[in-house]
Amino acid sequence: MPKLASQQCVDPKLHKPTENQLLKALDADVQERLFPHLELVELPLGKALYESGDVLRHVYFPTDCIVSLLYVMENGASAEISVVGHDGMIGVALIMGGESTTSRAIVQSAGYASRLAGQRMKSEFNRHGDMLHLMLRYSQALITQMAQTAVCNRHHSIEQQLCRWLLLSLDRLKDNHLVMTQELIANMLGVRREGVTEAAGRLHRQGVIDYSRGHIIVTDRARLEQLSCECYSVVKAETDRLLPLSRHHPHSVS
Amino acid sequence: MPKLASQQCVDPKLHKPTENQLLKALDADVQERLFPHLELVELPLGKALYESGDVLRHVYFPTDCIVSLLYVMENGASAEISVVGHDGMIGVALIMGGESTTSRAIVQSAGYASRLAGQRMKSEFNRHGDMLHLMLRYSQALITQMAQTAVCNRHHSIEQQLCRWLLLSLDRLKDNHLVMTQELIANMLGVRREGVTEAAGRLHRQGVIDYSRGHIIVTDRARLEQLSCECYSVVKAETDRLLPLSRHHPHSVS
DNA sequence: ATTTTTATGTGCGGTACCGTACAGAGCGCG
DNA sequence: CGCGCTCTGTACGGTACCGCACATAAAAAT
Repeated sequence: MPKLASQQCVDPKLHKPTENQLLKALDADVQERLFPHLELVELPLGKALYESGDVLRHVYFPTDCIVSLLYVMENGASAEISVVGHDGMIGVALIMGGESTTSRAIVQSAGYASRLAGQRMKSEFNRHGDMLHLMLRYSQALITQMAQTAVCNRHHSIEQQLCRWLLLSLDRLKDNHLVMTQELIANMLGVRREGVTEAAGRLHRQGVIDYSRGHIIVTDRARLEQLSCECYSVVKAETDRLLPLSRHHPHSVS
Repeated sequence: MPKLASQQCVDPKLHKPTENQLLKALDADVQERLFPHLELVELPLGKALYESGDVLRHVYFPTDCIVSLLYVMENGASAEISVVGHDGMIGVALIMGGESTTSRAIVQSAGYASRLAGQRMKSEFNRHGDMLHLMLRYSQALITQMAQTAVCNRHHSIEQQLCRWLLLSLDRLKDNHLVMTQELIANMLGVRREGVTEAAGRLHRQGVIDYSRGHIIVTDRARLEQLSCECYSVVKAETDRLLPLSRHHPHSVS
Protein backbone atom coordinates (compact mmCIF):
# COMPACT_ATOMS: atom_id res chain seq x y z
CA MET A 1 0.00 0.00 0.00
CA PRO A 2 1.61 3.27 -1.09
CA LYS A 3 2.28 6.11 1.28
CA LEU A 4 -0.47 8.65 0.76
CA ALA A 5 0.32 12.30 0.14
CA SER A 6 -0.70 14.66 2.89
CA GLN A 7 -3.30 17.34 2.22
CA GLN A 8 -1.84 20.02 0.00
CA CYS A 9 -1.94 23.60 1.16
CA VAL A 10 -4.18 25.45 -1.26
CA ASP A 11 -4.16 29.17 -1.81
CA PRO A 12 -7.75 30.40 -1.83
CA LYS A 13 -6.81 33.08 -4.33
CA LEU A 14 -6.24 30.37 -6.89
CA HIS A 15 -9.87 29.33 -6.73
CA LYS A 16 -11.44 31.25 -9.53
CA PRO A 17 -15.23 31.04 -9.77
CA THR A 18 -14.84 29.86 -13.35
CA GLU A 19 -13.42 26.61 -12.11
CA ASN A 20 -17.08 25.85 -11.71
CA GLN A 21 -18.42 24.79 -15.07
CA LEU A 22 -21.80 26.41 -14.66
CA LEU A 23 -20.35 29.79 -13.78
CA LYS A 24 -17.86 29.41 -16.58
CA ALA A 25 -20.65 28.77 -19.06
CA LEU A 26 -22.41 32.05 -18.30
CA ASP A 27 -22.28 35.00 -20.67
CA ALA A 28 -19.62 37.58 -19.89
CA ASP A 29 -22.12 40.25 -18.89
CA VAL A 30 -23.79 37.93 -16.42
CA GLN A 31 -20.42 37.03 -15.00
CA GLU A 32 -19.50 40.68 -14.56
CA ARG A 33 -22.72 41.34 -12.73
CA LEU A 34 -22.53 38.28 -10.53
CA PHE A 35 -18.90 37.63 -9.71
CA PRO A 36 -18.39 40.63 -7.44
CA HIS A 37 -20.99 39.12 -5.12
CA LEU A 38 -19.53 35.65 -5.05
CA GLU A 39 -17.92 34.66 -1.81
CA LEU A 40 -15.28 31.97 -1.65
CA VAL A 41 -16.03 29.63 1.22
CA GLU A 42 -14.08 26.70 2.57
CA LEU A 43 -16.17 23.61 3.09
CA PRO A 44 -14.83 20.99 5.50
CA LEU A 45 -15.77 17.37 5.17
CA GLY A 46 -19.13 16.57 6.70
CA LYS A 47 -20.46 20.12 6.73
CA ALA A 48 -24.18 20.42 6.00
CA LEU A 49 -24.98 23.20 3.55
CA TYR A 50 -28.60 22.71 4.40
CA GLU A 51 -30.83 20.26 6.22
CA SER A 52 -34.16 18.88 5.14
CA GLY A 53 -36.77 21.63 5.27
CA ASP A 54 -34.30 24.47 5.77
CA VAL A 55 -34.98 27.71 3.97
CA LEU A 56 -32.12 28.09 1.53
CA ARG A 57 -30.09 31.23 2.15
CA HIS A 58 -27.42 30.67 -0.47
CA VAL A 59 -26.57 28.70 -3.52
CA TYR A 60 -23.13 27.10 -3.82
CA PHE A 61 -20.98 26.59 -6.89
CA PRO A 62 -18.25 24.07 -5.95
CA THR A 63 -14.82 24.64 -7.39
CA ASP A 64 -12.95 21.65 -6.01
CA CYS A 65 -15.21 20.17 -3.37
CA ILE A 66 -17.89 17.52 -3.73
CA VAL A 67 -21.29 17.76 -2.15
CA SER A 68 -23.81 14.94 -1.83
CA LEU A 69 -27.53 15.40 -1.83
CA LEU A 70 -28.69 12.95 0.79
CA TYR A 71 -32.13 11.90 1.84
CA VAL A 72 -32.53 10.73 5.42
CA MET A 73 -35.62 8.81 6.42
CA GLU A 74 -37.59 8.77 9.64
CA ASN A 75 -35.76 5.70 10.92
CA GLY A 76 -32.36 7.22 10.14
CA ALA A 77 -31.66 5.18 7.01
CA SER A 78 -30.30 7.29 4.21
CA ALA A 79 -29.55 7.33 0.52
CA GLU A 80 -27.69 9.59 -1.82
CA ILE A 81 -29.76 11.27 -4.48
CA SER A 82 -27.14 13.17 -6.38
CA VAL A 83 -23.48 14.10 -6.40
CA VAL A 84 -22.46 17.66 -7.17
CA GLY A 85 -18.99 18.93 -7.92
CA HIS A 86 -17.44 21.64 -10.06
CA ASP A 87 -19.98 20.67 -12.70
CA GLY A 88 -23.00 21.80 -10.74
CA MET A 89 -24.73 23.89 -8.13
CA ILE A 90 -26.32 23.27 -4.74
CA GLY A 91 -29.64 24.94 -4.07
CA VAL A 92 -31.77 24.38 -7.17
CA ALA A 93 -34.91 24.46 -5.02
CA LEU A 94 -34.31 28.13 -4.44
CA ILE A 95 -34.89 29.09 -8.04
CA MET A 96 -37.68 26.55 -8.42
CA GLY A 97 -39.68 28.60 -5.98
CA GLY A 98 -39.86 26.00 -3.25
CA GLU A 99 -37.34 27.68 -0.95
CA SER A 100 -36.60 24.32 0.66
CA THR A 101 -36.24 20.63 -0.12
CA THR A 102 -36.77 17.33 1.59
CA SER A 103 -33.10 16.45 1.19
CA ARG A 104 -29.90 17.57 2.83
CA ALA A 105 -26.61 18.62 1.32
CA ILE A 106 -23.43 17.23 2.91
CA VAL A 107 -19.84 17.95 1.96
CA GLN A 108 -18.40 14.66 0.87
CA SER A 109 -14.98 15.92 -0.16
CA ALA A 110 -13.54 19.01 1.48
CA GLY A 111 -12.63 22.01 -0.63
CA TYR A 112 -13.90 25.36 -1.79
CA ALA A 113 -17.05 26.72 -3.34
CA SER A 114 -18.32 30.07 -4.52
CA ARG A 115 -21.31 31.12 -2.52
CA LEU A 116 -24.01 33.49 -3.67
CA ALA A 117 -26.79 35.00 -1.59
CA GLY A 118 -30.18 33.53 -2.43
CA GLN A 119 -31.68 36.91 -3.20
CA ARG A 120 -28.96 37.75 -5.71
CA MET A 121 -29.39 34.41 -7.37
CA LYS A 122 -33.10 34.93 -7.60
CA SER A 123 -32.85 38.38 -9.07
CA GLU A 124 -30.34 37.20 -11.64
CA PHE A 125 -32.60 34.31 -12.48
CA ASN A 126 -35.56 36.64 -12.79
CA ARG A 127 -33.86 38.59 -15.54
CA HIS A 128 -34.83 35.57 -17.59
CA GLY A 129 -31.55 35.53 -19.42
CA ASP A 130 -28.66 33.17 -19.65
CA MET A 131 -28.93 32.07 -16.03
CA LEU A 132 -32.50 30.90 -16.51
CA HIS A 133 -31.67 28.65 -19.40
CA LEU A 134 -28.54 27.31 -17.80
CA MET A 135 -30.43 26.46 -14.63
CA LEU A 136 -33.20 24.75 -16.54
CA ARG A 137 -30.76 22.52 -18.33
CA TYR A 138 -28.91 21.84 -15.15
CA SER A 139 -32.19 20.89 -13.51
CA GLN A 140 -32.87 18.37 -16.20
CA ALA A 141 -29.42 16.89 -15.74
CA LEU A 142 -30.20 16.64 -12.04
CA ILE A 143 -33.50 14.93 -12.78
CA THR A 144 -31.73 12.44 -15.00
CA GLN A 145 -29.25 11.65 -12.29
CA MET A 146 -31.99 11.14 -9.72
CA ALA A 147 -34.01 8.90 -12.00
CA GLN A 148 -31.00 6.78 -12.72
CA THR A 149 -30.23 6.54 -9.03
CA ALA A 150 -33.73 5.24 -8.39
CA VAL A 151 -33.31 2.51 -11.00
CA CYS A 152 -29.81 1.69 -9.83
CA ASN A 153 -31.02 1.25 -6.27
CA ARG A 154 -33.57 -1.20 -7.50
CA HIS A 155 -31.53 -3.39 -9.79
CA HIS A 156 -27.80 -3.26 -9.23
CA SER A 157 -25.43 -4.92 -6.79
CA ILE A 158 -23.44 -3.13 -4.14
CA GLU A 159 -20.26 -3.72 -6.09
CA GLN A 160 -21.68 -2.18 -9.25
CA GLN A 161 -22.96 0.77 -7.31
CA LEU A 162 -19.66 1.23 -5.53
CA CYS A 163 -17.95 1.40 -8.91
CA ARG A 164 -20.47 3.95 -10.12
CA TRP A 165 -19.99 5.99 -6.99
CA LEU A 166 -16.21 5.96 -7.27
CA LEU A 167 -16.44 7.10 -10.88
CA LEU A 168 -18.82 9.92 -9.99
CA SER A 169 -16.38 11.10 -7.34
CA LEU A 170 -13.36 10.66 -9.56
CA ASP A 171 -14.87 12.89 -12.24
CA ARG A 172 -15.18 15.66 -9.72
CA LEU A 173 -11.68 15.42 -8.27
CA LYS A 174 -8.36 16.54 -9.61
CA ASP A 175 -6.55 13.31 -8.91
CA ASN A 176 -7.41 9.69 -8.32
CA HIS A 177 -7.28 9.97 -4.56
CA LEU A 178 -10.43 10.04 -2.45
CA VAL A 179 -10.59 10.85 1.24
CA MET A 180 -13.52 8.76 2.36
CA THR A 181 -14.21 5.93 4.79
CA GLN A 182 -16.20 2.86 3.89
CA GLU A 183 -18.67 3.78 6.59
CA LEU A 184 -19.49 7.05 4.83
CA ILE A 185 -19.75 5.39 1.46
CA ALA A 186 -22.20 2.94 2.97
CA ASN A 187 -24.32 5.87 4.18
CA MET A 188 -24.31 7.35 0.71
CA LEU A 189 -25.30 4.14 -0.96
CA GLY A 190 -27.78 3.29 1.76
CA VAL A 191 -26.22 -0.09 2.51
CA ARG A 192 -24.30 -1.77 5.34
CA ARG A 193 -20.72 -0.80 5.95
CA GLU A 194 -19.75 -4.48 5.76
CA GLY A 195 -21.23 -4.69 2.29
CA VAL A 196 -18.93 -1.91 1.15
CA THR A 197 -15.97 -3.58 2.83
CA GLU A 198 -16.55 -6.80 0.90
CA ALA A 199 -17.07 -5.05 -2.42
CA ALA A 200 -13.99 -2.89 -1.87
CA GLY A 201 -11.99 -5.99 -0.98
CA ARG A 202 -12.97 -7.63 -4.27
CA LEU A 203 -12.02 -4.51 -6.20
CA HIS A 204 -8.69 -4.40 -4.43
CA ARG A 205 -7.97 -8.05 -5.23
CA GLN A 206 -8.65 -7.27 -8.87
CA GLY A 207 -6.13 -4.45 -8.73
CA VAL A 208 -8.70 -1.72 -9.34
CA ILE A 209 -8.25 0.24 -6.14
CA ASP A 210 -5.91 0.63 -3.22
CA TYR A 211 -7.19 1.86 0.08
CA SER A 212 -6.42 2.31 3.71
CA ARG A 213 -8.22 3.91 6.61
CA GLY A 214 -10.20 6.62 4.92
CA HIS A 215 -8.16 6.91 1.77
CA ILE A 216 -8.96 5.34 -1.58
CA ILE A 217 -6.81 5.41 -4.69
CA VAL A 218 -8.19 4.29 -8.00
CA THR A 219 -5.46 2.52 -9.91
CA ASP A 220 -7.39 1.15 -12.87
CA ARG A 221 -10.13 3.44 -13.99
CA ALA A 222 -10.85 1.54 -17.19
CA ARG A 223 -11.56 -1.63 -15.24
CA LEU A 224 -13.71 0.34 -12.83
CA GLU A 225 -15.86 1.48 -15.72
CA GLN A 226 -16.22 -2.10 -16.91
CA LEU A 227 -17.34 -3.28 -13.49
CA SER A 228 -19.76 -0.40 -13.01
CA CYS A 229 -23.37 -0.63 -14.06
CA GLU A 230 -24.56 1.30 -17.06
CA CYS A 231 -25.95 4.01 -14.77
CA TYR A 232 -22.68 5.89 -14.67
CA SER A 233 -22.22 6.26 -18.40
CA VAL A 234 -25.88 6.94 -19.09
CA VAL A 235 -25.89 9.86 -16.69
CA LYS A 236 -22.57 11.13 -17.95
CA ALA A 237 -23.68 11.02 -21.57
CA GLU A 238 -26.93 12.80 -20.82
CA THR A 239 -25.21 15.43 -18.69
CA ASP A 240 -22.71 16.11 -21.46
CA ARG A 241 -25.55 16.42 -23.93
CA LEU A 242 -27.47 18.86 -21.74
CA LEU A 243 -24.49 20.90 -20.59
CA PRO A 244 -21.91 20.72 -23.37
CA LEU A 245 -20.34 23.89 -22.02
CA SER A 246 -18.87 21.95 -19.17
CA ARG A 247 -15.75 21.16 -21.07
CA HIS A 248 -14.09 17.83 -20.88
CA HIS A 249 -11.49 17.66 -18.18
CA PRO A 250 -8.92 14.88 -18.09
CA HIS A 251 -9.21 12.08 -15.59
CA SER A 252 -5.60 11.37 -14.93
CA VAL A 253 -4.85 7.91 -13.67
CA SER A 254 -1.49 7.26 -12.11
CA MET B 1 -65.51 -10.90 -4.93
CA PRO B 2 -67.94 -8.24 -6.22
CA LYS B 3 -68.98 -7.95 -9.80
CA LEU B 4 -67.00 -5.13 -11.31
CA ALA B 5 -68.68 -2.30 -13.19
CA SER B 6 -67.99 -2.22 -16.89
CA GLN B 7 -66.14 0.75 -18.39
CA GLN B 8 -68.39 3.78 -18.39
CA CYS B 9 -69.05 5.57 -21.63
CA VAL B 10 -67.58 9.04 -21.23
CA ASP B 11 -68.53 12.06 -23.26
CA PRO B 12 -65.33 13.77 -24.40
CA LYS B 13 -67.09 17.12 -24.23
CA LEU B 14 -67.26 16.77 -20.48
CA HIS B 15 -63.50 16.77 -20.22
CA LYS B 16 -62.69 20.37 -19.56
CA PRO B 17 -58.99 21.26 -19.57
CA THR B 18 -59.41 22.71 -16.10
CA GLU B 19 -59.93 19.25 -14.74
CA ASN B 20 -56.16 19.29 -14.86
CA GLN B 21 -54.91 21.06 -11.78
CA LEU B 22 -51.99 22.75 -13.47
CA LEU B 23 -54.10 24.25 -16.23
CA LYS B 24 -56.66 25.24 -13.66
CA ALA B 25 -54.05 27.08 -11.66
CA LEU B 26 -53.04 29.33 -14.56
CA ASP B 27 -54.05 32.97 -14.76
CA ALA B 28 -57.17 33.66 -16.80
CA ASP B 29 -55.27 35.48 -19.54
CA VAL B 30 -52.89 32.57 -19.99
CA GLN B 31 -55.82 30.19 -20.15
CA GLU B 32 -57.52 32.30 -22.81
CA ARG B 33 -54.39 32.32 -24.91
CA LEU B 34 -53.67 28.62 -24.50
CA PHE B 35 -56.95 26.77 -24.33
CA PRO B 36 -57.95 27.27 -27.99
CA HIS B 37 -54.87 25.27 -28.92
CA LEU B 38 -55.47 22.41 -26.55
CA GLU B 39 -56.50 19.18 -28.15
CA LEU B 40 -58.42 16.54 -26.23
CA VAL B 41 -56.87 13.15 -26.88
CA GLU B 42 -57.98 9.73 -25.75
CA LEU B 43 -55.17 7.65 -24.27
CA PRO B 44 -55.64 3.89 -24.21
CA LEU B 45 -53.90 1.75 -21.63
CA GLY B 46 -50.33 0.95 -22.56
CA LYS B 47 -49.87 3.77 -25.05
CA ALA B 48 -46.42 5.33 -25.05
CA LEU B 49 -46.51 9.12 -25.13
CA TYR B 50 -42.81 9.06 -25.79
CA GLU B 51 -39.92 6.63 -25.71
CA SER B 52 -36.46 7.15 -24.30
CA GLY B 53 -34.58 9.60 -26.46
CA ASP B 54 -37.59 10.73 -28.49
CA VAL B 55 -37.84 14.38 -29.37
CA LEU B 56 -40.92 15.60 -27.54
CA ARG B 57 -43.56 16.98 -29.90
CA HIS B 58 -46.26 17.69 -27.34
CA VAL B 59 -46.91 18.10 -23.69
CA TYR B 60 -49.88 16.36 -22.09
CA PHE B 61 -52.12 17.53 -19.28
CA PRO B 62 -54.09 14.49 -18.06
CA THR B 63 -57.67 15.05 -17.03
CA ASP B 64 -58.67 11.57 -15.92
CA CYS B 65 -55.89 9.27 -17.12
CA ILE B 66 -52.70 8.25 -15.33
CA VAL B 67 -49.31 8.18 -16.98
CA SER B 68 -46.20 6.54 -15.56
CA LEU B 69 -42.70 7.74 -16.21
CA LEU B 70 -40.76 4.53 -16.63
CA TYR B 71 -37.08 3.90 -17.02
CA VAL B 72 -36.09 0.79 -18.96
CA MET B 73 -32.55 -0.52 -18.69
CA GLU B 74 -30.35 -2.21 -21.23
CA ASN B 75 -31.27 -5.68 -19.99
CA GLY B 76 -35.00 -4.89 -20.12
CA ALA B 77 -35.49 -4.44 -16.39
CA SER B 78 -37.56 -1.39 -15.57
CA ALA B 79 -38.62 0.91 -12.78
CA GLU B 80 -41.17 3.64 -12.37
CA ILE B 81 -39.81 7.08 -11.71
CA SER B 82 -42.97 9.08 -11.31
CA VAL B 83 -46.74 8.90 -11.58
CA VAL B 84 -48.62 11.71 -13.27
CA GLY B 85 -52.35 12.29 -13.26
CA HIS B 86 -54.69 15.28 -13.32
CA ASP B 87 -52.23 16.94 -10.95
CA GLY B 88 -49.40 17.14 -13.43
CA MET B 89 -47.96 17.31 -16.89
CA ILE B 90 -45.98 14.99 -19.14
CA GLY B 91 -43.09 16.52 -21.04
CA VAL B 92 -41.18 18.66 -18.57
CA ALA B 93 -37.98 18.03 -20.52
CA LEU B 94 -39.36 20.12 -23.35
CA ILE B 95 -39.34 23.32 -21.36
CA MET B 96 -36.09 22.43 -19.64
CA GLY B 97 -34.41 22.71 -22.99
CA GLY B 98 -33.39 19.11 -23.29
CA GLU B 99 -36.00 18.18 -25.89
CA SER B 100 -35.78 14.55 -24.80
CA THR B 101 -35.35 12.38 -21.74
CA THR B 102 -33.88 9.02 -20.86
CA SER B 103 -37.29 7.80 -19.65
CA ARG B 104 -40.48 6.74 -21.35
CA ALA B 105 -44.06 7.73 -20.61
CA ILE B 106 -46.66 4.95 -20.56
CA VAL B 107 -50.40 5.24 -20.02
CA GLN B 108 -51.12 3.29 -16.89
CA SER B 109 -54.82 4.06 -16.65
CA ALA B 110 -56.79 4.85 -19.80
CA GLY B 111 -58.55 8.17 -20.14
CA TYR B 112 -58.22 11.62 -21.61
CA ALA B 113 -55.63 14.35 -21.64
CA SER B 114 -55.29 17.81 -23.11
CA ARG B 115 -52.46 17.93 -25.57
CA LEU B 116 -50.49 21.01 -26.52
CA ALA B 117 -47.97 21.34 -29.32
CA GLY B 118 -44.43 21.64 -28.04
CA GLN B 119 -43.83 24.91 -29.84
CA ARG B 120 -46.89 26.55 -28.31
CA MET B 121 -45.85 25.37 -24.89
CA LYS B 122 -42.39 26.76 -25.39
CA SER B 123 -43.57 30.16 -26.58
CA GLU B 124 -45.95 30.43 -23.65
CA PHE B 125 -43.15 29.43 -21.32
CA ASN B 126 -40.87 31.99 -22.92
CA ARG B 127 -43.22 34.81 -22.00
CA HIS B 128 -41.75 34.26 -18.54
CA GLY B 129 -45.11 34.68 -16.88
CA ASP B 130 -47.37 32.48 -14.88
CA MET B 131 -46.53 29.36 -16.85
CA LEU B 132 -42.84 29.67 -16.04
CA HIS B 133 -43.39 29.81 -12.33
CA LEU B 134 -45.95 27.05 -12.34
CA MET B 135 -43.64 24.78 -14.30
CA LEU B 136 -40.74 25.49 -12.00
CA ARG B 137 -42.74 24.54 -8.98
CA TYR B 138 -44.08 21.49 -10.71
CA SER B 139 -40.54 20.48 -11.59
CA GLN B 140 -39.54 20.65 -7.99
CA ALA B 141 -42.49 18.47 -7.05
CA LEU B 142 -41.33 16.03 -9.68
CA ILE B 143 -37.81 16.08 -8.32
CA THR B 144 -39.13 15.37 -4.84
CA GLN B 145 -41.11 12.41 -6.10
CA MET B 146 -38.11 10.99 -7.91
CA ALA B 147 -35.83 11.41 -4.93
CA GLN B 148 -38.32 9.67 -2.70
CA THR B 149 -38.66 6.86 -5.23
CA ALA B 150 -34.92 6.33 -5.16
CA VAL B 151 -34.92 6.03 -1.37
CA CYS B 152 -38.00 3.84 -1.37
CA ASN B 153 -36.40 1.45 -3.84
CA ARG B 154 -33.47 1.12 -1.52
CA HIS B 155 -35.13 0.62 1.81
CA HIS B 156 -38.73 -0.54 1.65
CA SER B 157 -40.41 -3.90 1.17
CA ILE B 158 -42.51 -4.85 -1.81
CA GLU B 159 -45.64 -4.74 0.32
CA GLN B 160 -44.92 -1.22 1.50
CA GLN B 161 -44.19 -0.11 -2.03
CA LEU B 162 -47.33 -1.73 -3.36
CA CYS B 163 -49.33 0.23 -0.79
CA ARG B 164 -47.61 3.43 -1.81
CA TRP B 165 -48.25 2.70 -5.45
CA LEU B 166 -51.93 1.97 -4.88
CA LEU B 167 -52.31 5.23 -2.98
CA LEU B 168 -50.60 7.21 -5.72
CA SER B 169 -52.98 5.71 -8.26
CA LEU B 170 -56.00 6.17 -6.04
CA ASP B 171 -55.32 9.87 -5.65
CA ARG B 172 -55.44 10.24 -9.40
CA LEU B 173 -58.64 8.30 -10.00
CA LYS B 174 -62.25 9.22 -9.43
CA ASP B 175 -63.15 6.01 -7.66
CA ASN B 176 -61.42 3.25 -5.78
CA HIS B 177 -61.27 0.92 -8.75
CA LEU B 178 -58.04 0.29 -10.65
CA VAL B 179 -57.71 -1.54 -13.94
CA MET B 180 -54.28 -3.08 -13.65
CA THR B 181 -52.71 -6.52 -13.63
CA GLN B 182 -50.16 -7.65 -11.10
CA GLU B 183 -47.76 -8.21 -13.94
CA LEU B 184 -47.90 -4.53 -14.88
CA ILE B 185 -47.58 -3.40 -11.30
CA ALA B 186 -44.48 -5.57 -11.02
CA ASN B 187 -43.01 -3.80 -14.06
CA MET B 188 -43.68 -0.43 -12.48
CA LEU B 189 -42.13 -1.38 -9.18
CA GLY B 190 -39.28 -3.19 -10.87
CA VAL B 191 -39.91 -6.46 -9.02
CA ARG B 192 -41.10 -9.97 -9.84
CA ARG B 193 -44.73 -10.56 -10.61
CA GLU B 194 -44.81 -13.26 -7.94
CA GLY B 195 -43.67 -10.77 -5.36
CA VAL B 196 -46.65 -8.58 -6.15
CA THR B 197 -48.97 -11.58 -6.03
CA GLU B 198 -47.84 -12.43 -2.52
CA ALA B 199 -48.05 -8.87 -1.26
CA ALA B 200 -51.49 -8.42 -2.83
CA GLY B 201 -52.61 -11.70 -1.26
CA ARG B 202 -51.60 -10.46 2.17
CA LEU B 203 -53.43 -7.17 1.65
CA HIS B 204 -56.52 -9.05 0.55
CA ARG B 205 -56.46 -11.29 3.62
CA GLN B 206 -56.31 -8.17 5.75
CA GLY B 207 -59.39 -6.84 4.01
CA VAL B 208 -57.60 -3.89 2.44
CA ILE B 209 -58.18 -4.72 -1.22
CA ASP B 210 -60.29 -6.94 -3.44
CA TYR B 211 -59.02 -7.96 -6.82
CA SER B 212 -59.53 -10.25 -9.73
CA ARG B 213 -57.85 -10.59 -13.09
CA GLY B 214 -56.77 -7.07 -13.85
CA HIS B 215 -59.12 -5.25 -11.49
CA ILE B 216 -58.27 -3.96 -8.05
CA ILE B 217 -60.66 -2.34 -5.59
CA VAL B 218 -59.36 -0.62 -2.51
CA THR B 219 -61.77 -1.26 0.32
CA ASP B 220 -59.85 0.18 3.26
CA ARG B 221 -57.84 3.20 2.33
CA ALA B 222 -57.00 4.15 5.89
CA ARG B 223 -55.38 0.78 6.49
CA LEU B 224 -53.54 1.08 3.21
CA GLU B 225 -52.00 4.31 4.41
CA GLN B 226 -50.92 2.65 7.63
CA LEU B 227 -49.26 -0.19 5.77
CA SER B 228 -47.52 2.10 3.29
CA CYS B 229 -44.08 3.48 3.89
CA GLU B 230 -43.64 7.14 4.73
CA CYS B 231 -42.75 7.86 1.12
CA TYR B 232 -46.33 8.36 0.09
CA SER B 233 -47.22 10.97 2.65
CA VAL B 234 -43.90 12.78 2.38
CA VAL B 235 -44.34 13.29 -1.34
CA LYS B 236 -47.97 14.25 -0.94
CA ALA B 237 -47.20 16.83 1.72
CA GLU B 238 -44.41 18.35 -0.33
CA THR B 239 -46.49 18.42 -3.50
CA ASP B 240 -49.33 20.14 -1.66
CA ARG B 241 -46.88 22.66 -0.31
CA LEU B 242 -45.39 23.41 -3.71
CA LEU B 243 -48.65 23.40 -5.65
CA PRO B 244 -51.34 24.51 -3.25
CA LEU B 245 -53.48 25.51 -6.20
CA SER B 246 -54.20 21.90 -6.90
CA ARG B 247 -57.21 21.89 -4.67
CA HIS B 248 -58.06 19.02 -2.46
CA HIS B 249 -60.28 16.48 -4.13
CA PRO B 250 -62.12 13.83 -2.12
CA HIS B 251 -60.93 10.25 -2.17
CA SER B 252 -64.22 8.49 -1.87
CA VAL B 253 -64.03 4.97 -0.56
CA SER B 254 -67.03 2.73 -0.99
C1' DA C 1 -68.45 -26.68 -25.63
C1' DT C 2 -63.83 -27.09 -26.21
C1' DT C 3 -59.60 -25.03 -26.73
C1' DT C 4 -56.48 -21.20 -26.08
C1' DT C 5 -54.93 -17.34 -23.78
C1' DT C 6 -54.26 -14.61 -19.86
C1' DA C 7 -54.03 -13.84 -14.90
C1' DT C 8 -53.01 -15.50 -10.52
C1' DG C 9 -51.25 -18.96 -6.89
C1' DT C 10 -47.59 -21.86 -5.06
C1' DG C 11 -43.44 -24.18 -4.28
C1' DC C 12 -38.34 -24.60 -4.21
C1' DG C 13 -33.58 -23.81 -4.31
C1' DG C 14 -30.34 -19.95 -4.75
C1' DT C 15 -28.35 -15.56 -3.41
C1' DA C 16 -27.57 -10.94 -2.10
C1' DC C 17 -27.98 -8.42 1.52
C1' DC C 18 -29.13 -7.59 6.50
C1' DG C 19 -28.25 -7.37 11.74
C1' DT C 20 -25.15 -8.57 14.91
C1' DA C 21 -20.98 -9.70 16.99
C1' DC C 22 -16.33 -9.52 17.40
C1' DA C 23 -11.38 -9.63 16.01
C1' DG C 24 -7.43 -7.33 14.16
C1' DA C 25 -4.89 -3.32 12.28
C1' DG C 26 -3.41 1.39 11.68
C1' DC C 27 -2.93 5.75 13.91
C1' DG C 28 -3.02 9.52 17.47
C1' DC C 29 -1.80 10.77 21.87
C1' DG C 30 -0.58 10.80 26.71
C1' DC D 1 5.69 2.82 24.94
C1' DG D 2 1.12 1.50 25.78
C1' DC D 3 -3.59 2.99 25.53
C1' DG D 4 -7.62 4.07 23.07
C1' DC D 5 -9.99 5.20 18.97
C1' DT D 6 -11.21 4.59 14.35
C1' DC D 7 -11.33 1.90 10.39
C1' DT D 8 -11.49 -2.51 8.26
C1' DG D 9 -12.04 -7.76 7.99
C1' DT D 10 -14.68 -11.88 8.95
C1' DA D 11 -18.18 -14.86 10.38
C1' DC D 12 -22.97 -16.52 11.03
C1' DG D 13 -27.78 -17.04 11.04
C1' DG D 14 -31.87 -14.79 9.16
C1' DT D 15 -34.75 -13.04 5.42
C1' DA D 16 -36.48 -10.80 1.45
C1' DC D 17 -36.35 -11.31 -2.94
C1' DC D 18 -35.00 -13.76 -7.31
C1' DG D 19 -35.38 -17.20 -11.23
C1' DC D 20 -37.73 -20.93 -12.54
C1' DA D 21 -41.27 -24.35 -12.96
C1' DC D 22 -45.70 -25.50 -12.90
C1' DA D 23 -50.66 -25.65 -11.18
C1' DT D 24 -55.07 -23.50 -11.18
C1' DA D 25 -58.61 -20.44 -12.64
C1' DA D 26 -61.02 -17.08 -15.26
C1' DA D 27 -61.85 -15.07 -19.59
C1' DA D 28 -61.59 -15.11 -24.60
C1' DA D 29 -61.49 -17.35 -28.89
C1' DT D 30 -62.95 -20.97 -31.95
